[in-house]
Amino acid sequence: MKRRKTQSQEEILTILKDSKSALNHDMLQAKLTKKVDRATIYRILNRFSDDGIVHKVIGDDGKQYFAFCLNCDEEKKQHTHNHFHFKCLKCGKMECLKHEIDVSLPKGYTSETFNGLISGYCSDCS
Amino acid sequence: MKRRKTQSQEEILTILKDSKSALNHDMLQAKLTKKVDRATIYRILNRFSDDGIVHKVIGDDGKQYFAFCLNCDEEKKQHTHNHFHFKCLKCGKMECLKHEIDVSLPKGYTSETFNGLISGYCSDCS
DNA sequence: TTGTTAACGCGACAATATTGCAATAATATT
DNA sequence: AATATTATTGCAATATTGTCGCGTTAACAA
Repeated sequence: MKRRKTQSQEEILTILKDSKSALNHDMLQAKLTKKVDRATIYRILNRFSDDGIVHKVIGDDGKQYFAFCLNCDEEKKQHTHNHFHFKCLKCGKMECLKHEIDVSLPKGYTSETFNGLISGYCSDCS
Repeated sequence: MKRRKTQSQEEILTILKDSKSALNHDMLQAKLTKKVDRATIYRILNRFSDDGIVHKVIGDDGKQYFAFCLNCDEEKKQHTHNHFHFKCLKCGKMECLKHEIDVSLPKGYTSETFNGLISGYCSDCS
């Protein structure tokens, strides 16, 4: 199933690239110049996520956030999700933290993916 | 507003205590001997969470999970959410990890709460 | 035993996300 | 350039998760 290039897709990807914070469906729809159907937006985003182009993160509000992650761009092939995400409690922006972490798990445990969400205040809001 | 002791409440708390993994609404309802309304279950769980008796965690499936956390029991007053949670990709159980972590944030950033979710395989499933 | 009101059950509702299907349009083929 | 193929879209319907209002029930106190 080959991918086709469409305008909606490209604009969404551009928005995600330009935005340093992770976006959910609402935020994306607000930024789009043309009206794109909700289902389409979700399909595009999930396609990106499946292709490893963007991260899908579940916020502490339970919503899906999508972020084009610079880290992952550098090491395209090795698309790992093992990093932190930060969400500002005041301005609400959510971003990837480059900091790599290692966690000591109990004996016999192995980790596949890691998803850390820190809430706090960013430099603009603290 | 004083709390009253009800059977549903006690059974739910017992289930959470006995279960070492975090449970969502579905899993809880399945374990309950008596039929308890969905809204009631959520109200009980959120009450527990407000009172600091259980943790509320958002899973990577976007659902709310609740866990009676041993760590927090020991240091009742200082009910922090700053610890990891682990979810097994095979058996699906979700549990609190005692390991405390410190993360180095970018300059000017301050953290309030921390929510780390690691997916992998537990000792029984690896 | 009686009164107060926290907790409950039921139904309705809100919000998020997915799916089926016909129509559209991007790409390949002739 | 015209046509065929099928990925993608829009729309509507649906699923899922969680909350809220309200009348009723029952836990606890007086």
